[in-house]
Amino acid sequence: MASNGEETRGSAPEIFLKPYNPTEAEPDIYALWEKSGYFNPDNLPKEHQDPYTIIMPPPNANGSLHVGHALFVTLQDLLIRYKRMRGFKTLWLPGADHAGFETQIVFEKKLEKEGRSRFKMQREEFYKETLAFTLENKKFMEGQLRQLGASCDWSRNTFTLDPKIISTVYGTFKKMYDDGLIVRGSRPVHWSTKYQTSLSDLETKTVERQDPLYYLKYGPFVLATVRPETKFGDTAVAVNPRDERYKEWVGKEIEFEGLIGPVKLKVIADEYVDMEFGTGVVKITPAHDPNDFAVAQRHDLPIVEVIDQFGRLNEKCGKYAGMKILEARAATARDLEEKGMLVKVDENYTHNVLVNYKSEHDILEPRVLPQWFVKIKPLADLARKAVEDGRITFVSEQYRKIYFNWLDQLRDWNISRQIVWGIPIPAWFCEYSGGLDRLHAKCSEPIVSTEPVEKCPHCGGIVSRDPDTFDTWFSSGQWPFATLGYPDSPDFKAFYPTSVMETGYDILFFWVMRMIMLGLYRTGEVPFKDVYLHGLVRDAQRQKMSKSKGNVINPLQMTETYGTDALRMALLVGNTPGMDMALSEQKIKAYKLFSNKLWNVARFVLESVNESDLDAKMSDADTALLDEAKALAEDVTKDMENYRLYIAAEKLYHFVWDRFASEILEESKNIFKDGDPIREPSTSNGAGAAAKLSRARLLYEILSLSLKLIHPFMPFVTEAIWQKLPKKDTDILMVARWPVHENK
RNA sequence: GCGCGGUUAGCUCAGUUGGUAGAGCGCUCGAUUUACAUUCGAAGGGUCGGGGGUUCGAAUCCCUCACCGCGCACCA
Repeated sequence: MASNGEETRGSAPEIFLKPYNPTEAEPDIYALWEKSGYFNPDNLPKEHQDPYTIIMPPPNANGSLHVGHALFVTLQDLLIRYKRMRGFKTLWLPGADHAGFETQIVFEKKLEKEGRSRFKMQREEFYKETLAFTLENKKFMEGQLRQLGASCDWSRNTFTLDPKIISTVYGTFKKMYDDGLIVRGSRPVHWSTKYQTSLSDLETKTVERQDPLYYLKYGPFVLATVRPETKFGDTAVAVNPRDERYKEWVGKEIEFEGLIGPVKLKVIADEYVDMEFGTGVVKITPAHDPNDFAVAQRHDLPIVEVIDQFGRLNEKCGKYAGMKILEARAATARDLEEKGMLVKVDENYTHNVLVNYKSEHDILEPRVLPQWFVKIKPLADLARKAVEDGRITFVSEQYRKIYFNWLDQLRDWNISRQIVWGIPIPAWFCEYSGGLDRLHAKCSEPIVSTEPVEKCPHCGGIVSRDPDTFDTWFSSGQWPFATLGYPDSPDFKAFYPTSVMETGYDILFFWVMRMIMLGLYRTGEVPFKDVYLHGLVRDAQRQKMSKSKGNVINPLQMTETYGTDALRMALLVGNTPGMDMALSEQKIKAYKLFSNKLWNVARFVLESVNESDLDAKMSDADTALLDEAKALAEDVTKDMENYRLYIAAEKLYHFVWDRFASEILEESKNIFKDGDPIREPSTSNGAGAAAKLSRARLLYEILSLSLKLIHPFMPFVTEAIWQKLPKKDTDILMVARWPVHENK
């Protein structure tokens, strides 16, 4: 200890004797916040008037949180904490998604491992088990969200299967049906023979495959096809109307001996046929090809189904009945060759096939089935307009264009799923719709109702409920207004439209676009004003993370090793909106050093400062330094307002480390060391003592300012330090006032 | 085929309204045992993908080409 009075300086709290240990500190800090009640906007001090709302994209409750979840938690928590400190009435509404089809796949895999199958289970039994599985995951996940520091309002936590959500979804479905926006119709859908359900256009992926292209003799023609096994479902042969080679045949019928008997097919002309491809002749199989279906509609052709729901040829296929698709393909090809009807085979033909987006091995079979479809055009028009006129803004401009481009190409949306795990569709069918329609024409109409239907309203006959469930995205597309209790809840009035939708660009079409369409349709208002889309988190070499590559970064493990703050900073710095980012453990480690730096800065400052110093008069030089810090605050505020979050994070990092710690603090050591007694300014060279007091105050002011600015980025360590400050404007840093006040 | 990005230091990326090229990590050299399970200082490293244009001035705006990536749609 120095002998000149220095021993009286400072009183660093005991905790500062140890290095900062995030793992130890974080749970207590989170408990402190949660206990304060300030996650709930209703508990915030009265001056928090203007609403600021983020609806959390509900994570799928079918697994653990991955680094993508950590990213959205970090970004949204950052925005919420910032706005909360700026005095907004902030609501961040958390939730969990039952995630229909995706969860069912996960759960079915689990059953498979146990040697069980959903097809051997009762519907209710399967539902009950899936629900238990989901709720368990949900609980686990909520703990993980807390671990990441999410300052969301748990009192408003919502599950996608909550009664209030289902009721809203039913209301929307009914309204859409009454408005003619929902139709029941037999149209081509993508059928998964593996999972026994149809999927929407979006839930598909194309993969390139190499398959033989068979050139078959069809009477006078030769035509090319990849699928000879579907020939039993042919209802025409088509050529291009401008094709001189086949002109004479158009409108006529061809007859020839097929594999299972005589075949008679009409020859039609349609622009769909590409003269350059193959021989310029196409067989039309409306039941098993969406393009052929469209042709059939134009030419009024019959639709003959020859493949069943399990991917087997049906009774119309003679001796091939019961064979699986590939089996039948080989068999028909062989038999055609034997009969001299196979002209040649192009073995190296590559084309794209549609597969299940969750499982590449699940090739989707086009089938024509009665399903519920959403007429997309009127909704797409609403959605387009809202972005065109600026009611909705994309933070990264490029997505605006992608969004428009996509809206232009939209097709009607199949929302029926033949799975158990989901919200049942509130529709009933009259059992007599088939037989007695002469008496009751209206009986053939579906009955859509938000309440259970006991009997047919037209004939009083027996009704059966549609066994299908909704596409999850149909209900999650209503999430913003459904969670806020549209239309009567005070929450809806207080917090809708929400401020920003922050989510991954990979679900722009699945989710964001549907929320815009359905939100506008149901409430007449946009569901959110800004759309902030983040990219994928990749590994240090920009590879996609995957279990098989072994390059997955587990966010929860990272928070345990380096602290949540370190993970958060690593996810923020250098992360441009809309772009993929690279993340490495090393980067996280680097920000662990930063939280340590901040801790030690605080330690030094608190050891150098007495509470009584904090009213000291500051010298001009020190005032200038404080002004510099204030200028930084202004700068960072601008960045925050413009969603330049990555820049704000970096600026704070540099200020604290390079300017505050490396320069101002180092320089202060000299000031404090000049031998002038600090506590007795009158006895000695008063100027030196005054300089010390001024400097002490300065350090404290900059520390306090820095903590406020950094808090939204690194909430835990800043709060931990704040709790040790001798003098502060609020007990809890989370609700301290942001140091820049001017009106935006 | 239609659409959208990207190309800047060894690696990963910033670069706001056009004004002398930046960060992190890594590498090299030196200092220090401290508020810092270290830290501090210094150095090196880039014809900003190629070409053309606008401008007093272009990584930035325009045109064009090349390569990489993504989305959508596809010919049986």
